[in-house]
Amino acid sequence: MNQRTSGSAKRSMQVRVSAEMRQRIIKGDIEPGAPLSELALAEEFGVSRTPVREALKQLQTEGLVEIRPRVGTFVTTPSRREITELFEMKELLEGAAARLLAQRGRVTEIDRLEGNLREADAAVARDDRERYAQLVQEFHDLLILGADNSKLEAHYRTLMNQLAYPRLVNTSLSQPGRALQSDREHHLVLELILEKDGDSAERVMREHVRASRRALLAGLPISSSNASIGTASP
Amino acid sequence: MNQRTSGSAKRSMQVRVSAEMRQRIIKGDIEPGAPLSELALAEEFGVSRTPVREALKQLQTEGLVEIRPRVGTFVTTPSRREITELFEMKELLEGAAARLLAQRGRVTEIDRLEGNLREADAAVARDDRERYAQLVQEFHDLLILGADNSKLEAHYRTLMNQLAYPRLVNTSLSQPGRALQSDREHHLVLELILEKDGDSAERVMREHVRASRRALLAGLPISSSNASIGTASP
DNA sequence: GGATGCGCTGTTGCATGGCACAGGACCTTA
DNA sequence: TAAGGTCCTGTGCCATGCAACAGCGCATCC
Repeated sequence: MNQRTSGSAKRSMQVRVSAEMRQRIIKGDIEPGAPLSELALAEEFGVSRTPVREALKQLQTEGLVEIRPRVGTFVTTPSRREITELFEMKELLEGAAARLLAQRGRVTEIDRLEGNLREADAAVARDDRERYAQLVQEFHDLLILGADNSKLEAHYRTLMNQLAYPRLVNTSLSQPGRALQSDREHHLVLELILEKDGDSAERVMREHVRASRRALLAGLPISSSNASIGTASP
Repeated sequence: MNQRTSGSAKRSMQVRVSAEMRQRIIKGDIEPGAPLSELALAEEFGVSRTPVREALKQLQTEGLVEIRPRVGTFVTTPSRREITELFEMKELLEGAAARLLAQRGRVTEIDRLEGNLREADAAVARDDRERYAQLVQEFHDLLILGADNSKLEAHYRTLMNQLAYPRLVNTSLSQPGRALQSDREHHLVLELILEKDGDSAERVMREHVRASRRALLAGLPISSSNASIGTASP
């Protein structure tokens, strides 16, 4: 066989290709708008064009790439408006997750959220931005998992993929004082969840998402719609 | 063989196949759990297996079919739990749409909603269930469109597809008195939207969705969990 | 009689080649 | 010079053939 990269030789080629490309797009290794040639990808992964095609097709329905018939495949570049819409959905889903989690009572995710906040406090105290960014992501993740609704989780994941969120979090937290305030808001949300006050938890969570969105957009260049978003890379 | 190209001959085969299969599954022409052979579909549509494969792959990411590697492709059979989750999402999205529409003020969708309710009143008055079912679907559709958020609309559509909603609406409305009550709830929601009371509109809309869900499940056979294909043991 | 191993058949996974179309460079012409 | 047409190249689209695996019936063995 071909030079099997890593050990994941068991899963089908197509799954490997789509997973790899998804990660690259989300992490920003590939510029938005960049063209993706089937042939080039096939050669790079050491497979034929068929599995590459199927992988790209899947990424298209996930909203990560755009296939222009007979022209080419390109990484999607969300417009300013689409970003607004995506954040509106994020607010919606995370708010709902907070409500649902509050209704469930004490479950394991709650314990993990408490642990997460303890670590986050420490990270903020020593101004460790990188670690805090990780913990923020984990906090929101635990919230979604705690909602115990697989459909909500699935929609949330595709949403976050379209936002290419990992690239954005750092920008948001680079605003002065944002980390501390964000941490406080997380505490408040968890508190309300513990009190089983679903309505308030949802409301506060939505406000939190709006606040983080403002902080994020404030840190972005005023790019006229399309200029790629802060591609400061390793 | 493929003389069927009625007008849409221009679009790629794969799009045609996926669109056709999607409709069949949603409308219930194909039983949940039924196997879909690539070869059989290819012959039926007069194309090769390749575009059929890509179409099925896309339907998989939409959650309509399940591809078991080296075994076959089957129409998804949502479990009781998944149906609950889907309705939870429906409640969420439609409630949010009502809120967003209320915030937008008087837009064209509002006029169309008023027209819809006038027709619905007439349909209820003459006990025309079929027409009323159409109008209900249109009402919810207009609500989503009125939210003016393309991402919300996209997620809503895949959601409804997974529910195979057209099959269900009739069941729901067959409950005695349900049509009249449903019509009243629609009026109340639109009233609150006109008053620009987003909070109340969302709340009432969510209650409406819950009510319709109850009416629906009451009309369903108490299927013994999941009587279908030879689903392997737990 | 019951358990086990073997091979057959049907299905999807992948590779390869021909084809049609979009877009741009280039040449021709007024 | 500027406008128009033509050819060329790159790309995705589809057809076809081979290979690998899952499931299952059947013969075999204990």
